[in-house]
Amino acid sequence: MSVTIIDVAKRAGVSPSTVSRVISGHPRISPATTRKVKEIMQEMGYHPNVMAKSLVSKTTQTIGILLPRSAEELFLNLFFSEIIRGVVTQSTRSGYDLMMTTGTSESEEVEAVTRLVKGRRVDGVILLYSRKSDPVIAFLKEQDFPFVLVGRSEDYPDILAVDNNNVQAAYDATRHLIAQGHKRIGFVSGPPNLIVSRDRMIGYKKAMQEASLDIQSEWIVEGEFLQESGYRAMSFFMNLPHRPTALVAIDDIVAFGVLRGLTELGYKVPQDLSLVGFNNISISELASPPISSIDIGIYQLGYTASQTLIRAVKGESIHQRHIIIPHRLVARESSLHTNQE
Amino acid sequence: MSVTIIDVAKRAGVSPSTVSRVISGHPRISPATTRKVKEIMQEMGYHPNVMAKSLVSKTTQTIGILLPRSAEELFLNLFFSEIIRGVVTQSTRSGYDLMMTTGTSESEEVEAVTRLVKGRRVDGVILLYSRKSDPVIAFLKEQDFPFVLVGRSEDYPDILAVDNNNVQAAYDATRHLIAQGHKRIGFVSGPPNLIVSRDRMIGYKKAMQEASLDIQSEWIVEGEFLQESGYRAMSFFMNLPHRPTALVAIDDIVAFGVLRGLTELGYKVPQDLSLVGFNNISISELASPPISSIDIGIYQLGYTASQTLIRAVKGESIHQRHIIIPHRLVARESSLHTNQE
DNA sequence: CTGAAAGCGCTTACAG
DNA sequence: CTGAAAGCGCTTACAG
Repeated sequence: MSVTIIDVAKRAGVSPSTVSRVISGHPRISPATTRKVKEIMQEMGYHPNVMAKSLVSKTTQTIGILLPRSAEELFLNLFFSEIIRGVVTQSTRSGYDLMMTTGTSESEEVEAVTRLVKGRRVDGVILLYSRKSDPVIAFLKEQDFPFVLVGRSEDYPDILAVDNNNVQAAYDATRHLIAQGHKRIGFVSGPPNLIVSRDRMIGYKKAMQEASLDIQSEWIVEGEFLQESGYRAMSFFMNLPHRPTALVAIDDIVAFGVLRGLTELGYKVPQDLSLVGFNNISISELASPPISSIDIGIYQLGYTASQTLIRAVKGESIHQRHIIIPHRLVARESSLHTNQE
Repeated sequence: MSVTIIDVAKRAGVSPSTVSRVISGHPRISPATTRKVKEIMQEMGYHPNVMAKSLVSKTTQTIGILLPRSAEELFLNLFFSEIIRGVVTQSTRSGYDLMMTTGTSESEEVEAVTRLVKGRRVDGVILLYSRKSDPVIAFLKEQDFPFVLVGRSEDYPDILAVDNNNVQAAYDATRHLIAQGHKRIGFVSGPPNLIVSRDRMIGYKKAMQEASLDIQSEWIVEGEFLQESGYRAMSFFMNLPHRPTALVAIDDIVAFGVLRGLTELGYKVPQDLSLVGFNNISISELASPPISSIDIGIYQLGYTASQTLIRAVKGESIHQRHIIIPHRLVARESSLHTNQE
């Protein structure tokens, strides 16, 4: 029903091979036939059947992106929309389509990726998170299938990865609070099985130790990337006899939860408690007071991940297997001691 | 290199046809061979080649989603992540993959969709917006290709669509402000070529007229779905000799821009100006004061759109070609006159 | 209940 | 510079 290469060939009086070569820009085709064939393709409204092409060429011009299983929640956080925006922009620009998949459990995730990979649906995969001992990474590694991880893998140090220097980022956040005169600084972390939680924890501790500051174990709590986690952490901290005067929060949304709780209880930020978060999502700037945040370049992470993956897929040489996207501290009122105190 | 149906057939001592039938659950295959073939597939790690299957079956188990060309900006708004979340959840649940595409101009958009459709990459398409006289819709219609529009089309009233009753929604928002005692109510609209802008404008006017309230033309401004638009509208309004006391804003992000500007200038909300927005994104609740908003069920829009499309693709009967997702007003401090005024 | 054969729409050595 | 032929991995009438 739709027009094929054979229809075009017939009408142009050439063989299907020739039409195929015209399409792929084969060098040894005469300008005359090229012109004629193109004209007829136009005329007949020919469009290549991607499936047929993929079947023989073993290439799909498509990259897959695995959303974390908790995408439902995580999407509430702007992190994912922002990173996808980076990926879709760059992949479209490179002529690749984007396929999204997800699963509600670890085994479903593996299954989803397996379907994409073994079913030859995509040429490469982007993973949007890094957990400890991840079976998806193990699978991809074993299949020797092109993929890039947004984050860092401890088990597979040699894979392609785009990440921030999260140790340094948390270090910078903590240093900033120390520079503001704080000595009792807490840390609201994320899920402990995420590498990013670990890395930021390390940076926090490093800054504290370097400044010879005490780290009370009760100043460190772990939660989710959710407002509620911040809220809970806040009420825990504020009931401490010897509570911190400043907090580093693993994510802006968590920082926001803290801020909200404090406001409800009548505390003032930064006077009663100073705050720094991560990601610099719009909420941070818009909160009152605006929340200081480490901007980790989310869009850039996605854009670069896509770029790296497509290079790998094309077999281009990768100069750097680990790319670090720079971060920067955006200091705002939540962590700046003003003189009208 | 990867194991095919033929490899499995050989090892099982049956024909490829039989293997194929086992896979597709053909009824007239003996339980014995079914068991044996399945065992061997398992053993050999067989996975069907999706491309080959698509090529012959003319079906892809994939739906496409066209991101609006201004996705870059629009993604800043939680609308898109939320709607995609709804789509991806439902499509995954139905066993369909999701393909995303976009273009930077109208012709690129048409081209992107054409590639998906003519290249037989997807079984159906979801359109995330509705403009007046949209060539993408025209193309899909002409091809008689399954698609659903999130929104409303004036040119093609009979297509599958999932939408809010935006006239009613804006009517409700305006009524709410009138009920709070306001008589001078302004409207900050969106791009005039979007149907949603038009519909909400109609609802606003309807409510005003019904209440016999005056509508000054200078109380209506048009802009983008951006904070800056709200900011600009605000400064325009506040410089008016006879300015409105309340505003309906086309989107929460716009309302937020208004709020921010007012706060900067030392005005109080709702005392100096009351506000109602649309979408009920997290920002609205988190602002101070929290912003009243019409919750339009964004996730639901996406979920339902996917559900409807997949039904259409499968040829199931669609009881309703236009599905309306209910909205509800979430009244918050920005529009509620408190007595401590 | 199962097999042989044709075909989906394309690409690509192999010849010439 | 171009064509005939084989083949990518699957499905599906058609027979039996």
